[in-house]
Amino acid sequence: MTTVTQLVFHRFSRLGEAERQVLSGAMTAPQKFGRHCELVNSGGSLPALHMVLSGIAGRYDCLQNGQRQILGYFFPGDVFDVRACFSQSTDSRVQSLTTVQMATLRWHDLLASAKRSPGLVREFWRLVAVEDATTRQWQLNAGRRSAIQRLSHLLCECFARLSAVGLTEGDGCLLPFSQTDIADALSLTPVHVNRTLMELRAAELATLKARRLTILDAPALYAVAEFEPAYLQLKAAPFEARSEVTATSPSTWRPSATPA
Amino acid sequence: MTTVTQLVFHRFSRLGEAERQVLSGAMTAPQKFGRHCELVNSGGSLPALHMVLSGIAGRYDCLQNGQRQILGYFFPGDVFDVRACFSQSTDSRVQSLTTVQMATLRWHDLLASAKRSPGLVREFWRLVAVEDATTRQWQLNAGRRSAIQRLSHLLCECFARLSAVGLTEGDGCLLPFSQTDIADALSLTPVHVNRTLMELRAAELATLKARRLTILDAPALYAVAEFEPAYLQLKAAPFEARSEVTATSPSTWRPSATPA
DNA sequence: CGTAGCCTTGACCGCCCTCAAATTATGTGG
DNA sequence: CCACATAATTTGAGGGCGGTCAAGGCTACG
Repeated sequence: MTTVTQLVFHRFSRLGEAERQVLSGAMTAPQKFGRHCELVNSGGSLPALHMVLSGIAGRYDCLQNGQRQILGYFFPGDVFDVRACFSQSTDSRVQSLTTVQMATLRWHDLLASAKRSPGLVREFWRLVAVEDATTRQWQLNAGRRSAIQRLSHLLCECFARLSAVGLTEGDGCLLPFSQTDIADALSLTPVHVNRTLMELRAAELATLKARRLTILDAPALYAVAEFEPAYLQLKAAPFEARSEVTATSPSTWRPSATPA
Repeated sequence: MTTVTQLVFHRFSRLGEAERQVLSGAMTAPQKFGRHCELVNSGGSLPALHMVLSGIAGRYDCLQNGQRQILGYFFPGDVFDVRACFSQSTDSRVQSLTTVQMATLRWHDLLASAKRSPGLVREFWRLVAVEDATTRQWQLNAGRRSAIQRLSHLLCECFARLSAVGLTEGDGCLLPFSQTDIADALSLTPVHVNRTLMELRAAELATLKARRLTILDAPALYAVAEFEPAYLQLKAAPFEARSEVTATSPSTWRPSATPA
């Protein structure tokens, strides 16, 4: 449970203590899922938000021949399906890519306190805006960039997002999904992702090995990717944020540390 | 001005007369734009929605080398920037692809009447959901489908969306953007779009010539594209909708008929 | 220790890109 | 209404990035 509090702190540091309490109060206890579980059963009952607490999830859709396209990742601290609470429509699915702990936010609890907590409402809208901006970056990425640029951009983004919730250590972080999960996000084949990872390694830009990402040359990697972290609306640049974050809270837990 | 009324009728046919009046009342007079104009000057003053009345616009973003990626089209009746009114962020731009007439919806007028017109609010959320679903389709399209599938899917979508606002005639419609505009939406080169159009023509699936799209074999085209129009939330399938629409309103105007 | 999934590597191929030029619309001023 | 300039479409030849297929090695987990 301290993990949840830490996440709320990291991701919702713009909020005051009172509003963070409202948020915590609306959250259910964490649920645990294995890999490749459907996280949002679309026959769902009440509208609800979902927050990833540990592990990585992905929104995805499939073609008729079974090919999967991952439309977005969700890291710890990410809230998804904000919009589904307004529009009811769920035409895409969310899957756990690793073991995942997830909490549900009772929509009606949040609505009830919306008047008293305008900052909370604003914060959720900000998260939606970030998700949309990220989607646009992914469209740009898959559409117009080469394999090495796509991969570089994705790794930059992953590192930056994880650093925002205190899950990086120095120039590295855990990134425990498979190369197939990367391929389906970048619209490449797993084979080519593998080759491109080697290329990044050879160029001494970054390594991804044994589920651990290490940024070897951030400026060069950013340049290759044309990565401009502004769309993520982080409070600090990834590398500064990292040191600040580790100072204020020891990283006593990590994604998918102890599955069910 | 009758054009605006017709659009409100077609696109907002789920609304009652009173709510359509509210919508009309919040709209400014149409503004006219030439081709390739920026439609949303991000230094904008008050938050506002925008509705395309005639012509076609596109949300886009560019790489550093100048390559353009079109992230979505906006046809007559489409409302965009709903979300910007909540989250303030405008990190993508919208451009007219043809001559365009556009009206602005005063956000504060809509907010003021939100309580009295819950159906209107619901309708806007539905439009947002459709836009999101369409974005996901485009991600699938660009990421995992071949050139001929992408193009087929895009043409199916364009035809369906135009039929929903009464801008198709039989199995054809005006589609007055350039092959470059298609290429930038599909993440292809204009040259290859051209070749793929010929391929569609040779297969007798569809033709796009002199700014006019003609669907020659809808079932076969749907099959190639794996097009499932459900995500557009139309009230009727494109070809049925077409006949109903032309019955209730003679198509006395078309996109970019008489520019400024 | 066995098995299944993931990663790695190689050889080959094809879809789409690139570059270039010809041809055809589109639009503008005389 | 025509001459001209500009943009868009069309066509060709050639090349490369990433896909496909296949096999072998590694790791995790029971």
